[in-house]
Amino acid sequence: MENSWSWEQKTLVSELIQGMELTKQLRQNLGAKSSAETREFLLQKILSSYEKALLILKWSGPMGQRLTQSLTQGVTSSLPGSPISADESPRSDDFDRGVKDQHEPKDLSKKRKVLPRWTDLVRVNSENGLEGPHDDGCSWRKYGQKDILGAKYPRSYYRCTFRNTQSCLATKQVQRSDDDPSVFEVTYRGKHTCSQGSNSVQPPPSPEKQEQKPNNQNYVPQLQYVEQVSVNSPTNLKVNNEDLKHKEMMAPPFSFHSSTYGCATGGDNFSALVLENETFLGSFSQSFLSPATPESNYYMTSPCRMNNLAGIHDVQCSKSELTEIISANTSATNSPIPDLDFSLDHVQIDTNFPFDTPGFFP
DNA sequence: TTGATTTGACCACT
DNA sequence: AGTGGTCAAATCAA
Repeated sequence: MENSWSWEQKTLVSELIQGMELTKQLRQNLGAKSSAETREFLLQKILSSYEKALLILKWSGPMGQRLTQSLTQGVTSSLPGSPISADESPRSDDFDRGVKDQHEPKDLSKKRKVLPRWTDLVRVNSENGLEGPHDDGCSWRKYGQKDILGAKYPRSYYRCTFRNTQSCLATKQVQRSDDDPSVFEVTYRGKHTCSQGSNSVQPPPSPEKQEQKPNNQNYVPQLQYVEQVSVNSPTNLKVNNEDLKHKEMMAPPFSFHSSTYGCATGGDNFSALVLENETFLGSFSQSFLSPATPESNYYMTSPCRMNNLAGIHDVQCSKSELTEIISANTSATNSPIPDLDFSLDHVQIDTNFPFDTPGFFP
C-alpha cells in the first residue's frame, strides 16, 4: 500500500461517494417531475456503484479470498462470468500455485516449473498480415506445441531465449483464437529477468510466423491481467468487446487518472482499454466517461486493477515494469489516450466520514 | 556448424 | 485417467 490508501480503498471510497451522490440526485428527482426512466437510470447506477464497492471489498480481502468465490456468490450474481474463468488460461490458481511454490520449492529438476506464474493474456490481432506490434522485448524460443482439448488450434509454448544464459524464466503461450483465427491469445508467464527484457527489437516475422513468434508491443512481464489488443485499430489498445464482454462485465468499469487511482506505484498511465460497446458503458458512472466523446468510449484502468480482477493482488507491481507495459503498449501508435481524469476532487466528501478508521477497510 | 523448430514422450496436476 | 506443460532428440534452416 502506498501512501495512506491503496488503490482499492480509493476506488471503494469513490464508489461509495458516487453512490451517495447518485442517491442525492435520485432524491431530487423524486421531488421533481422527472421521468420514470431517469429515476430508473439513477437507481441502476446507484446499484452499480454499490455493487462495485462490494466487489472491491471482496477483492481486497485476504489472499485466500478467491475471486472465483466472489464471482459465484452474493453480489456478483448479476455479473455473469469472470475475467478469469471466461478465459481458458490459468490464472488465479496459477497464482496460488506460484505463491505456494515460492514458499515451498520443490524439485527444480522436475518438468513442472516452480517459478511463480503471473499469467498475462494478450490478444493480438494480426489481420491484414500486420506484424503485431507485439514486442515484449525478449527473444523467445519455442519449446513445445500441444493440441488443446476443445481448441481448434494447437498451443505453442515459448521460453525466453536467455533462459540458460541469464536464467530468465519467462515463458509464454500462444494460441490462435477459435472464434477469430486472426486473433492470437498470448499468455505470459513468469518474470523476465534477462537484460534484454525490454530493449531488444525483433525483426518482423512473416505473417505465418506470427503465430509462432507474436512480435512486439505487449511486454507484460508478470502482471496478471486479461487484455485484448487489436493491432489494427486506431489505437493498439482497443478492446474487442465481443470476446471480452463477459469478462468486462466483471471488470468494474472504473476509469481514472492513474495519478489518483494508479496502482501502488502511481504516476504512470498504465494501460487503456477501449470499449466498443457503448451499452456496456451505459451503466457506468458518468464520472468515468466524457459525455463529450460518446463515440470514443475510452476508459482506463490499471493493470494493478486488472491484477485484482484476475484474482491476484498487486504482489508484483513495480513502477518500472508498469512503465514498460505502457511504453510498449503505446509505442505502436501515437493514438492519444484520453486522460479521463477522475479524482476524489470531483465529488464531495463528507469529512466526518471515518474512511481512514482502522478496520473500515478489510 | 550452430541455433531454432518440431514432435513424441514424460511428468505433474486435477 | 485425462489433460496440459515440459523435456530432449531429431530435424531444419541460415
